[in-house]
Amino acid sequence: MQAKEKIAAAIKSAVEAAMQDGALKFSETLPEVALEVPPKKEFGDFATNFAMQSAKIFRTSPRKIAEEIKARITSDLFERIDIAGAGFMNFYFKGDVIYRELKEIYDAGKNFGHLPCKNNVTIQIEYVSANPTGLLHVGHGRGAAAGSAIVNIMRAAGYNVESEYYINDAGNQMDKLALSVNARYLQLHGQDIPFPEDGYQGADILDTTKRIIARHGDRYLALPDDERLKVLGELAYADKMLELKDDLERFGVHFDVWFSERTLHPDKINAAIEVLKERGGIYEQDGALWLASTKYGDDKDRVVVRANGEATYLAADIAYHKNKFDRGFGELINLWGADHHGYVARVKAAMTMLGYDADKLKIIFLQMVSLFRSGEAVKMSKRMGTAIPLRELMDEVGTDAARYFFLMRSTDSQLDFDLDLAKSQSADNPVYYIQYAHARICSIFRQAKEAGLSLDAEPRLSLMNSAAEVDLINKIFEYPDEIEKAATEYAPQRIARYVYDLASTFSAFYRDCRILGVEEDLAKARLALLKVTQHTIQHALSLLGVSAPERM
RNA sequence: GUGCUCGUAGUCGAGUGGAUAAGACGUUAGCCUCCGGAGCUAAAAAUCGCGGGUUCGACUCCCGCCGAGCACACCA
Repeated sequence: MQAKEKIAAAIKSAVEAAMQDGALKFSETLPEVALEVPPKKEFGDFATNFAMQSAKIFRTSPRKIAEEIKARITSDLFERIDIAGAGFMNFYFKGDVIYRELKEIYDAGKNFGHLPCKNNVTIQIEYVSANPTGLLHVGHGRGAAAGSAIVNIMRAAGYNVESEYYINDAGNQMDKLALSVNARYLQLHGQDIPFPEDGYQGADILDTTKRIIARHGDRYLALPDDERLKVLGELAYADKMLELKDDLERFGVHFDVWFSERTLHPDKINAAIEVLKERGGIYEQDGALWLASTKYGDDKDRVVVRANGEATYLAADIAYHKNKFDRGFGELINLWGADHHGYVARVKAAMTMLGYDADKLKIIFLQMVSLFRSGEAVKMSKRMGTAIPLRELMDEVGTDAARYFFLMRSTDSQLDFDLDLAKSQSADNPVYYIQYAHARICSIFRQAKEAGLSLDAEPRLSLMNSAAEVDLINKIFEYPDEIEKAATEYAPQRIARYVYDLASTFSAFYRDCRILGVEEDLAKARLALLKVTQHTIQHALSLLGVSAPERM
């Protein structure tokens, strides 16, 4: 809604006028003019607490400031401006303003929801980044849903965003994968050898091995152990990556960049350690190289190169984040499982020591997901014997419900995922409720078409003045602001809640306001509002990666 | 033990220092000759974990306590 910017501009010029007159004197930077939709309709269409916020700076009472501003506002948008409470300014639009705004949205068509470009900097978001040693589980699913939704939302809000998956394809876990597949490979060929103690037990490893045998048969049996391990390890890695990309594809998640940890070994890691050494961030003790991360807020110093000469995972991660900073992003966002929170201090300390602005690195934590079926916690996959794979969840409740349920709660609260509710086709299930509202709108358009009623380029929108109509119009107006907030707060749950509220507001409109069978001008005006509502639901659901079916 | 995150009606939960603390489930009372009832309307229900502090104003910020989850490797 453009009205918000217009009001803010009107207030700012009034403040400037007041300062030129000497009515208000400032000594510091003024606060931003924050406009909000008031909690009650009696408080106007928009309100600001600017007078209260700036009271200290002007050394004047909030109500006095509000009076001075009000006297100097020259905009023709308002029927009246009230000063209320401790110094709120409440703005009431002239009668036709909401219809002018609605017309702008109607004319924008499917572009409504695309906010203007913010700037030229690119923000990088790295998420999921699960090891390619097993199936994605539901915890990864939450990260995948949140990350992709945040990318979509930030793009809609006008940011340049690049998404990235960091593949941990070096290190112990890859050796474990090779050992596990090697053992299965030999076992499937009839050899009675023990499975590695800390190997990957999951059924998916057996599947991977079977796929390898289907393609390559027994040709690796004769190889010496170390060579067979190497070959099978690479084949297993490739197989796991395909599996992982399949799941993500099915879940509606796309990455711009796939970054391999291997490309950091050993040159980029050594280079990063060299720079840290030069800057005095590294010391040697007990034969290992330590990062002096306690200098910058970590609890203890951390090993980056072990006594045996191998770099630690942290060393690779430092080189990786150095690389990300060097690529020139304006901001780096990482989505991590909450179990990694202890890791932030050491990475940020390393970035500070390398001379980067660690505040540009933002970590969003995803709290744990618990699945519930019939009120009981579901901990293990029967088939896998491990955490529940994302693909089993998609099989059971579908992609739309899985994504919506992951996104409807704030990322930093633990999520209890009710499988029965996600599957239920009733109004209790929010995703069905929203999709149902959309399908119903589509149905009305189909019937309107049969009745010979079509959209008008210049509908008489001001005919819509009942409470249900005005409520729906105002709900639509909130959308750009919700996108903006969801983007700056990395909060996809705002969009999930908004689109639910929109569907609910539409349902009330639907009950009170018929389209078919009313006078033609009114029918066309309502049809226009319905079109805007339909676009908004579609747009909001697309940000969440949830489909908007035309029939259900 | 230390650190991080979280404590909001019976339950789940929204709430970037502002006006009477959203919404949903459940409960209670209503609404189907009606564009998809997979729906709608109303009512009851909260000392915002406890105690201090900062502020004109605190669910929101700070300190202490209590409770829950997670993490505390020369693993990744």
